[in-house]
Amino acid sequence: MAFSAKTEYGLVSLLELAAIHPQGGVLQVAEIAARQGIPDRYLEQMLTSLRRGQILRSIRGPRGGYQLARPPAEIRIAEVVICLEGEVASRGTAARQSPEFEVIGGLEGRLEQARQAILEGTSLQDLLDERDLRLQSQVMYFI
Amino acid sequence: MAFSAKTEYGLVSLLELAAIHPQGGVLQVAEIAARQGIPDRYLEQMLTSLRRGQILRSIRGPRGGYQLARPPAEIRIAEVVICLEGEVASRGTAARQSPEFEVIGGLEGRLEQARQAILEGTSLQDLLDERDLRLQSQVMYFI
DNA sequence: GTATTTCCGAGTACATCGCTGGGGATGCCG
DNA sequence: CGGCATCCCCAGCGATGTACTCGGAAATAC
Repeated sequence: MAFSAKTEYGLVSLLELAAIHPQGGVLQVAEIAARQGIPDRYLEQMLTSLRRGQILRSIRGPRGGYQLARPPAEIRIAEVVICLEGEVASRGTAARQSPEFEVIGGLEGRLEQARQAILEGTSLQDLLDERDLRLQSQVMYFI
Repeated sequence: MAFSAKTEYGLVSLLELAAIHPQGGVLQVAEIAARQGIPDRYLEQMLTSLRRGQILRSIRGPRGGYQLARPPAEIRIAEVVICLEGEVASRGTAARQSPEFEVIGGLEGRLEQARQAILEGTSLQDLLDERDLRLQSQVMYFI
């Protein structure tokens, strides 16, 4: 898959929180984990990363939980992915210094650029809209 | 990096072979490995994969080696990458069945599609041309 | 003050990656 | 025909990362 489990878990959690954001909604780790079938002690770590990355805010104590730090339209997926993927510093060995390796490096750059363009061009709101659309067409089948 | 070492090594080897393809050129594993600074016993495995994938042909015995099975313009990089990445059967766990996971899956699909489009749209000849351009501009500096 | 929740860091099982090595099959060359 | 060069196949190995699990400390509502 294109994303690690970490990234997927973080993104679905953000979707859950975005869905109730207009009501200033708060959800607890255990609640999200149960709804999505994710191990809760693991999900905890992703939400912590997202809080450190200023994407979530946390409330401690009973009736605590997590909420979005900003409206969904102002959260770009690129930012979220970087936050969750963990900034693997200077990923990979420095490319070998031959014309052939440089050409391959150029191709890799173009791939990375295309990916980044999509992630930059997508906001949490976009994904939320997509989810609502999906939910509506599911409801249609009940009629 | 966007590619594994395996994929990078395979691609630079193909570039070397493509450069001498018009002369029906043959290179030995050890020769490519020495030129590119790659462990030869490891490179052997990549070239074997490429042979199994009908991208290379091999010649055994003294004065043997590897050569392209087809002209560089007829070798798409997508094909090469699939061959080297190893066909990880049904990669990743089946996505969880919730609207949120489905939306994330859709995003992953779009990312994969963009990547595939670039890899399909690039031939070995394209990369070779890029290398030659790079080589020429290097020569310019000697004047 | 107690129950609830987040916070922090460590530990673990498993897989994958990059690489090494041993021998076997094939085929040229003298 | 013997010897050597080269590819062929498969097995193993250390380091790293991934997907969790766990123990307990800090904050806070009631």
